[in-house]
Amino acid sequence: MGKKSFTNQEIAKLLKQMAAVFEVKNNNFFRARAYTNASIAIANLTTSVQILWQEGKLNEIPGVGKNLSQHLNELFSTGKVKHFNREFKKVPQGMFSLLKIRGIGPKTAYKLSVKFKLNDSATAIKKLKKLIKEKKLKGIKGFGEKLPEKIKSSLNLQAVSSKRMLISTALSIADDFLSYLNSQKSILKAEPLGSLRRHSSTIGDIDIAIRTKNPKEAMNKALKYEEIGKVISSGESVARVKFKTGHEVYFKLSSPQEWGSLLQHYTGSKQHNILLRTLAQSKGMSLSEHGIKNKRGKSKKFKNEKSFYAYLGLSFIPPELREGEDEIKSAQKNKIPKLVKLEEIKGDLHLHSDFKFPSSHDLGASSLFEIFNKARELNYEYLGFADHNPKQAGLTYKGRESILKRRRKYLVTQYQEYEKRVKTRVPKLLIGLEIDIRPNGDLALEDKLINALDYAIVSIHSSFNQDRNKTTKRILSALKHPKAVILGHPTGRMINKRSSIQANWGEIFTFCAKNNKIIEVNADPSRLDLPSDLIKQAIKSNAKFIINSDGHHSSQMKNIKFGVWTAKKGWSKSKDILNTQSLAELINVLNSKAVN
DNA sequence: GCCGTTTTCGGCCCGACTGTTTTCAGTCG
Repeated sequence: MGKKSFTNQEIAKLLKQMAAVFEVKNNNFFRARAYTNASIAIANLTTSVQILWQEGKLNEIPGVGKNLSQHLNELFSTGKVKHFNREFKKVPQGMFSLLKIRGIGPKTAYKLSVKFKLNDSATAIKKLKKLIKEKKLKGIKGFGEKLPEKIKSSLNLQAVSSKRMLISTALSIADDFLSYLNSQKSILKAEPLGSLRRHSSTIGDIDIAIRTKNPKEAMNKALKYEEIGKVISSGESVARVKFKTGHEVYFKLSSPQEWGSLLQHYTGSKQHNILLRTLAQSKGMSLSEHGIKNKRGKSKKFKNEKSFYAYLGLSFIPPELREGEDEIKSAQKNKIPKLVKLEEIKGDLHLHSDFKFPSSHDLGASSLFEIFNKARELNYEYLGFADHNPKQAGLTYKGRESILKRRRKYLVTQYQEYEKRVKTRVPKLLIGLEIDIRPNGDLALEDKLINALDYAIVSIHSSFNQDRNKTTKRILSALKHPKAVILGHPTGRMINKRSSIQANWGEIFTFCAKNNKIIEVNADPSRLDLPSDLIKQAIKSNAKFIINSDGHHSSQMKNIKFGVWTAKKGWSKSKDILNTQSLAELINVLNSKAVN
């Protein structure tokens, strides 16, 4: 019996392999493409497919229809799909390992694995390396001098990095390159494309658009950037390079006349573009990165994206929403919402202070003055400290009470001191706490001490692997406390490190909406939690959010932008976000006590 | 195998780049 738990990446891989088999064996190109489309959709999905299956929502995945739903059902129920396994047996197993090599697709992988009898996926790559070394690829039809070399260099480059990077990492790499490009005379403007422009939580490759009237010179300059370690490919208008750090960067040149189409095309997502082209097709038009061809084959170019979308009868779709879900249908009906903006954020309620005490988790590192200064820089109207609750072990109730009293005094005294010194535009101070939700749903602090706070953020910091029902009850139980108004980093995920807890989010969102509980969008780039797909779902339940930095250092307060981007990707409007509201409004919500 | 505001049948995104050819196939985004 196979295992019964599958990640999205594992499922995407299975579908990709099926597509490869169909492409080389069954001579069914469109069936192959259907599997490829589903594979891409699943690889980009932030919700676990297995959870969607549990909730009977498999058909909500674009590209997954009746048949694939049945196959996935079989996969989750029995640990395997008989149909898939039958198809896989039609090709040498080594073919699937070769597919991982950049530059080798289904046709080449099949050809090589048949020719050299690469029947074992575990040894196929090793054997291929040996064959290249012994120059045995030369005689094969379609293989000249360069292809073996290309495969060899792909294999050498491959080992470096496989995981997608955090958006914060990608942004800092891109920003350096962009400022280099933007300082070149021949370059009018350079800006990010792809998932970085769509503000995805993780980024694969860094894509850059370059606007120029002199493409030859611009390409020359771009390729001379000192961080470039290797040029993978380069033509007149596009190039792919590898930085010395191992990161792959792709850049694309265009004239000002075609700039709108270029931005649109390479911002993607791929799914979004496929849907756009299907729409264009139904209108007798044809899309490319150069423009739109009408029925009579006449081309129209676009200087900006707005006119491009308008030509297709669509209102402008912000990059954050271009994920190939329902954004095109919304744009057709002129129903794209006005998304929340960074400038609308009026405060941050999840900051950790440097007050020293035996805390259950890590303390903040910056002085309060540094934090107040930063808050003024960000034009905040209010500011809330939510240090972790004092330890349970080794402290008595009296001990905890005394700690929290001293903490309040420290915060208030420092604040008054700062007010005296600075006088103007000093944000209002709120004193909260981030309290652990214990495995049984209790809060890790006595009621009386909780009630003395302005507010409490309640968060899970332990026992992440409880089952779905237990976790759901645990969270709801914690939120029943009148002071527990904010659910901190709800899923507990750490991107690339720890997966989300399993819970019935629909039930939690409904509860929050009904009882004025606020869901945090934690802006720490390694969390981005609540993730955008769940934000989108929660908005449908009328739940409200607060975007917090969770800063343990004043320099992290500016991370709030990552939270805003995540909220945007979840289709949030400013009225969905509590900390776009005035202090009076905020306090009103923090003090509302009704729990049914 | 998926999908639907001309369709539940009959279509299925488009172009750049590379390497091998000499007009095209494969791969990628």
